[in-house]
Amino acid sequence: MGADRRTEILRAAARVIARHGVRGLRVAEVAAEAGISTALVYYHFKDRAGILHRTLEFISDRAERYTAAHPRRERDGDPRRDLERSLLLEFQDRPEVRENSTAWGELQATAVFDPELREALAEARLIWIGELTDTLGRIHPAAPEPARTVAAERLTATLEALSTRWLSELLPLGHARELMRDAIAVELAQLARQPAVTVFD
Amino acid sequence: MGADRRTEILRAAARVIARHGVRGLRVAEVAAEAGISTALVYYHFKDRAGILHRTLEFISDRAERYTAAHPRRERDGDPRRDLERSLLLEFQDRPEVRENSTAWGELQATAVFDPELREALAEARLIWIGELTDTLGRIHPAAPEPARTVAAERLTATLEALSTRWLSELLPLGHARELMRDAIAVELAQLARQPAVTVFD
DNA sequence: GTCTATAATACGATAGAC
DNA sequence: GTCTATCGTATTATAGAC
Repeated sequence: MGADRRTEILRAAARVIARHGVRGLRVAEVAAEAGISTALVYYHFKDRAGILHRTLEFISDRAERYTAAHPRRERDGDPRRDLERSLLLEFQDRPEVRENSTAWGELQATAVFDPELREALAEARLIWIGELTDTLGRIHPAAPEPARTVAAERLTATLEALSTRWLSELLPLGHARELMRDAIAVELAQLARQPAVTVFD
Repeated sequence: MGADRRTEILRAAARVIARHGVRGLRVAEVAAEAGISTALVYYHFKDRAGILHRTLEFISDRAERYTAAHPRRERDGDPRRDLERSLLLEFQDRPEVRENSTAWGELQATAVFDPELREALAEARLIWIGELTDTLGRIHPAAPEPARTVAAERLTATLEALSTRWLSELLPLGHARELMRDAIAVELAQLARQPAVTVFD
């Protein structure tokens, strides 16, 4: 774990974001969290916006490691189980997961007022939805692609909203997991019933 | 519309929040938006936090007027249509609606870091979900209550996430409306199929 | 009730020594 | 690479006149 300074700072920034949000991030607090001076933070990063940008990249990468990456690595496993696991991974009370979920929610919320952030967000989401669409295809190969994409969009939307509610303690973790599981079941049932429009092509 | 100063300020604050978010709200900008001095804002409100608190109440009240209130007033109409209309009301490109949607999303996002806001949020949401559960009951009286509540929770979750995506221009308005409509159809189909567990009670 | 200052401070960012 | 010290400014909040 001989992480360099830059990475240490990014990790510190991720923790600060989890506590106070993107817009509550203070450079001085990041420095304190990393145990260094503010000047050193500015030596490694151009400015506050730069810190934010890199931190969000960092978080996004980390999220891929524990969500999107999984289904791929286990392509030959039960896709139904893979789907459920990858969507439920977001609901865990581990600091690392909490941090990522919080930051992702903040990214969402911030993007409403910050056009610069939207591009990165759009890209990350496309990848995520693409992976989900693939997994859904492995479960129901007969379901037409547009229907699977729409299902994936709805599932990610549900996940994000449930995650926000969990993080603001409006929903206990177990309840959120249940609702997510139900949502998956509902979407899969829908896909199963939906006869492929192009089945005779 | 002989609104008093306080209300004028709250309206101004709502507009500012729609532009820059809760955490982007500057007291000076609220004052300018209301056409008065910052000192007068402080005469009417204790401090920045007080302005925020009252503005969110104001917005929450206004939202109830154009969503939750509607289904009630038109109880005897087609409940299926009422449901769809009340959930799609959030997706309109009118300034008032945009303001409320934006502020509601901000309320959500802010609550993750602000325990004080959670209570108001939880209350508003309970009312909202309750109304939806009722409407679902008028559509499918045979569906058991827990299933309807869960469907209502998922529908509100979907609405919030789709709203965020629309506001950050990740999803065009029409597409968001379509996804919302689909989500309603899916939930209703699910409720219709779900045989009432307590049908023989 | 409303204004024009202005105080007080929090915060981002940099200079310059080591 | 890293620090201490500090500058400049944006922002909250108040004092005091009308």
